[in-house]
Amino acid sequence: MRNNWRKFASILLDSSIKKQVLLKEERHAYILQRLSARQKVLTSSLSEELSVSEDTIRRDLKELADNGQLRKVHGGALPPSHNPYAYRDREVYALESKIKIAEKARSLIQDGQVVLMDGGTTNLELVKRLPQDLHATFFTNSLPVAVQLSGHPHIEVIFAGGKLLKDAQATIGLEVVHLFSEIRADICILGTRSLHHEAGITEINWEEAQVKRSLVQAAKKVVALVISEKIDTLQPYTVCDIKGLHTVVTELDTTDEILIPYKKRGIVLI
Amino acid sequence: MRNNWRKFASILLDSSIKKQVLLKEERHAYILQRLSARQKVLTSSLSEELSVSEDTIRRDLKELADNGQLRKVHGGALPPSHNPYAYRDREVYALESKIKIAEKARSLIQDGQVVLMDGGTTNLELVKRLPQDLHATFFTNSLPVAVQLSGHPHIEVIFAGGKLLKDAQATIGLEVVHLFSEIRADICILGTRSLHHEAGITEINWEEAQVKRSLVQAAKKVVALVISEKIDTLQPYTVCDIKGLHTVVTELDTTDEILIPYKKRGIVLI
DNA sequence: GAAAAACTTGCATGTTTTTGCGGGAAACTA
DNA sequence: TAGTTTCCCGCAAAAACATGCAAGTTTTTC
Repeated sequence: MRNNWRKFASILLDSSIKKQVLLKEERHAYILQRLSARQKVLTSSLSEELSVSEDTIRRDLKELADNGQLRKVHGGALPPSHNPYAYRDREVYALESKIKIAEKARSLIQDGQVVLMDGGTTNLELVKRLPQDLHATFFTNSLPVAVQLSGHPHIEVIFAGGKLLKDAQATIGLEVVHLFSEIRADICILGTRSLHHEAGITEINWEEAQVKRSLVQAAKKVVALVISEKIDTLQPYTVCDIKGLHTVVTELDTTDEILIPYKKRGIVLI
Repeated sequence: MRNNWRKFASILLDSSIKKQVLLKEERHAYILQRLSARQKVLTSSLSEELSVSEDTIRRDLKELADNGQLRKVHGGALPPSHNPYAYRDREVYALESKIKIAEKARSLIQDGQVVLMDGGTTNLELVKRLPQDLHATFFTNSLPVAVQLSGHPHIEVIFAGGKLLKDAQATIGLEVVHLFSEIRADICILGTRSLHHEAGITEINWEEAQVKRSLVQAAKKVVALVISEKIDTLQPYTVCDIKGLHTVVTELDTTDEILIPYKKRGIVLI
């Protein structure tokens, strides 16, 4: 008899490990996230990833399409044609590399941290991929980053106000610099236009450089996300000295030749 | 009999908890805690964990949902509408009316003006329809409004920084209020949730009300965009006294009966 | 302190939603 | 054009749901 109890209790215990039952809404969220990250989804892959039949996926896609959240095509789905956010509509240059970088950089952000983040498509890809259960506080001056973060349940977002630089969809100016001068963050993640093994991070726009400099100064740890083709290029205005740089994330293997000078300077490569 | 096993098993499991029967309130607390920890709860799991029937769990979930503390879905429940796409993909309620209002309100904004604008779908519709050759300066605390405006060639945008209220996709807090306290604008355009011919504009969220109040105080002229069904409704927090209101834009004909009290008070109707 | 009222819970009932599958239509590919 | 893949439609089983009701519990009231 006692054995039976044990058995029953163990069944109950097992239930805490529960097989992964996804609610319909969760599947929908997953699909949308996947779509936003990869720009396309396949019925077949989704069926495997979510362990449901293709018919179910089709029904999901249909529902989402009816809702205007994606565009259904033969074999899968694409982002909605009329996207209210112009920034996203633009084809992202070197998206594959940026996705790779974003995936690598995910692990840098941990629970409870205060994170500074500027704009740029690489950062946006990273933000799209932050785990749903991450608890953190983000400071940013980028509109698209803020929009994306506003969808996360446990991330507090502080937006740095100021004059809006339209091309970058980010704020600049004294107000922004002032805000960052008042905080002390754990980590600062920079979408980087130019990285050089002697000059560090440089920028082409003086005002943006100004703002990024204030971000750098407010953080204990500075991380540069940069695609390889921008390594060892130079721009007029310095954002962050090479000595102030803590980590560099690229899409390359960390043993790649071009990264050697950085390794020599003690910079963490990912 | 089967039930007895269950009870017993649950005692084994919850050896730390003395009572085998949880009060309703306790169950509710447990459910909410579980939800916040895992981002989802399943009716079936909860039934096991709490050793009550699924019917009871359903009733609990329904109650919590009615209370706005979670979102009930088939199979369980999810956190209250935190999905990133809620704001932009949600079918805009009463869109037809809002478009009508936006079309009417276009003429209020003129070249060279400094305009204050808060969030809301009506304002967003207006912003979408601003003439391409308009030159103006906009102050806003709404993310979607700023994004939309950033696509406009001749409008300068100043974004009010602060803590981001995710549901509204707008910033709130002292910083925002402070910014608006320092400027003097020509016109302030409010997306309005409630308008009353005696109380004026009122809001349901205290922090949002606070921000809107600062907008009102910074402008020479206050315009309310409001769909007719929100006329003569009331919310707890006052944004703008009826005397401080200059213009009201609705989708109705200006001779409509419901607007008479406003006309009598000398408010401009459009 | 006892009767009445209100509340809570589990179960039986019938209904709705979700899901996978078969088969034929449609769309792609070569 | 032929052949494969993907889609769509209807069906059926399983799961989840709403509802009414009865039994038990708690609270109120006098």
